[in-house]
Amino acid sequence: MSSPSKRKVSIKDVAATAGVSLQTVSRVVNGSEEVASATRERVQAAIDSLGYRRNELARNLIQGRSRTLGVVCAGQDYLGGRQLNSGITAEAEAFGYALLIREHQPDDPEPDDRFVQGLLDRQVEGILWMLAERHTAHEALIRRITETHGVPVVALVRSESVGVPFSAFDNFGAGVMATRHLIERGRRRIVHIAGPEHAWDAQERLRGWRHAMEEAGLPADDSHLVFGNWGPEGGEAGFLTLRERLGGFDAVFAGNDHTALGAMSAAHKLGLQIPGDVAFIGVDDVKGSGWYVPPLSTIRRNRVEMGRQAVRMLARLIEAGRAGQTLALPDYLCAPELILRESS
Amino acid sequence: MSSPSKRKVSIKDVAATAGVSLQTVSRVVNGSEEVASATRERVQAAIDSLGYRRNELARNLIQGRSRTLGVVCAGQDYLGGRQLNSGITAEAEAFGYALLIREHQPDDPEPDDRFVQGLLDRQVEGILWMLAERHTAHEALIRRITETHGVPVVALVRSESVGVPFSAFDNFGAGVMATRHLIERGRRRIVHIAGPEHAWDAQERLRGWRHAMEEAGLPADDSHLVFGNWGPEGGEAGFLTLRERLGGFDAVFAGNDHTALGAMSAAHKLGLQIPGDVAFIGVDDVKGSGWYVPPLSTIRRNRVEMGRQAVRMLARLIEAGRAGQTLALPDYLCAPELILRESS
DNA sequence: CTGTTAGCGCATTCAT
DNA sequence: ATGAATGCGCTAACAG
Repeated sequence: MSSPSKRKVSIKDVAATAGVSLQTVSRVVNGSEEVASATRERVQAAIDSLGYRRNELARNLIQGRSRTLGVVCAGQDYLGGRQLNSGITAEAEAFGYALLIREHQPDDPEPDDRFVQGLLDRQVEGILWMLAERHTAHEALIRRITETHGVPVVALVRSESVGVPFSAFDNFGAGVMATRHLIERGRRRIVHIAGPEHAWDAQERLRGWRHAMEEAGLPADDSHLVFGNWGPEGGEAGFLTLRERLGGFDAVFAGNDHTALGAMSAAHKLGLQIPGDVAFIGVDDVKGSGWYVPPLSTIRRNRVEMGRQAVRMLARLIEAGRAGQTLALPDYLCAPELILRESS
Repeated sequence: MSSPSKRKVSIKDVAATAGVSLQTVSRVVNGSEEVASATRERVQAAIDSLGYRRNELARNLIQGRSRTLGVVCAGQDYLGGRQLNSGITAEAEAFGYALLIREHQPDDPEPDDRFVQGLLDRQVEGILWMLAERHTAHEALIRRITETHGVPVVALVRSESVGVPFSAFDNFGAGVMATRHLIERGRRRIVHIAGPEHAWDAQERLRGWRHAMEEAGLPADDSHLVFGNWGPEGGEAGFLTLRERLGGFDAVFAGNDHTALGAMSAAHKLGLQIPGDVAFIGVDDVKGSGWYVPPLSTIRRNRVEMGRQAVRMLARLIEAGRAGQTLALPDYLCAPELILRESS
């Protein structure tokens, strides 16, 4: 093995071996034009031979900016929860921002100030908020982050009441789209197995279902509705509950694909034909949903684009903040896309 | 709205309002015992009223440590790829480390020095390597990170040749376990639809299959094997290829659950009974696999524990490096767990 | 074009 | 038990 911990080479070392001042090295490193090409080459040679790399920490400190974004996300198994979508990482990369992650585990206490303190202490310039719970504690926390600490926040969940701009999926539109699709297919008794009651996106999809049903003059009262947990268990239980409650129905709009999967499983066990007796549609276009039995119709969202937009918005807010301005940013609403398969 | 960007309060402000020196404030903040309780309270009062929080960036700079770990992971849709598992975040949190993420997108060029430079420039103290490709470029890069830059690396994929300790799933053991299970169930013609050929874990699972087959005196030549892509498409295509090639077989060991899903779909279309005509087993225990048709037997790995172990190992290596020692760390191999369901 | 002076916010000597 | 001086690695503002 070679020497384990060789001292880091600093700008000072480069300056010494190149025989110039620190400042000149700094200029070369930052690509300033105001340096003679002769010295530039000399400095560059020293940099290369010493293997110098500038210490971003020091640079961040003096410039008063960390070039870092905080990401607050759920640590659960929900798709779109724990998963960092590549749009965020790619766009952050492009803006020169690093990403600091803070996960909220399901069994953690509700997020309070201490929860984001670690991000704030590391001087993140902005925060991407990916938690979908409808909890007033969240709203208060977000407000404190933006107002007390002056750190901009962009939400990846639609939640007007929080008062920060968002880049989110049009969950309401998705609910409408899914339900209208079933109606167009001639279905009339369409039930909804929603996500958890306290989740923003679940509520929005539910609203969409109700809207589409009512505009078609079909029943969408609470008897046609049951809440699940985003998982197959909830879908299975919900399906059985609804059967017992209503006797029968001819279509299921499931809050997401996993819920639909569980519900379809229940239908199979009851000997029902899909889509003959009951049609199904989900939301997410989860990996594998095209190979369920039968392949599941679903609503897709462009996560990459949502992520990109969120980072762009945050970057603009940070920029404005540095300039001392307050910016009213338009939200970005990601359009749902219908994926037709055999289940409906 | 309140004032958008109030100047950050520093240790200096606290010292002024409390009427003490910077040093004393520093002591209070760091919980040193050597401070009179009277002054401590005065300082604490100033801290509270001003809302002071220490700037971790400055602290990191002077201490020469960033309290940050780099995470290099795949930006793909593979389960276990993009997903940061909560074991990592939880344990990092416990050690006081922040996580800096660097994703490798499938269409990115092979990782070179520039790929990890961003992490290194931000002075990460260690790197968690989650890329599973068997590429010599990776090995060379990892070696340069540890040797040239003196930054320890722990892999989350078993890959002895790289020469860094790992905390990984026992993919070989999983292959053996899955295959033996099928054999015990009386299956004899057991084919394997593997992951991509260049993936470490795919190769290990394949080896496990071959080992179990040969120890039972069953055929495990290349005609019983086909490579997939970790997705249902690969499973479907692989199943059809094997049918055409062999005529028939009575069990499929799929490289992962999604592959199994695609293969089961192909079997359904051919009118085969599962598990009557063909049994199936996968690996991953993906969300939903318990509701596939039929529910899929699979091998589970404890991701949380793997993550915890990896961070612990890295922390120890960092500690040793600071003390100038070289540490030979035992690897951690996560034991596979058989999940029995109806497909086998 | 280049060097000097200063300081980001904090912790680590050493004094007292 | 407290304070003063020093410096981490770098850049901003000014000189020359």
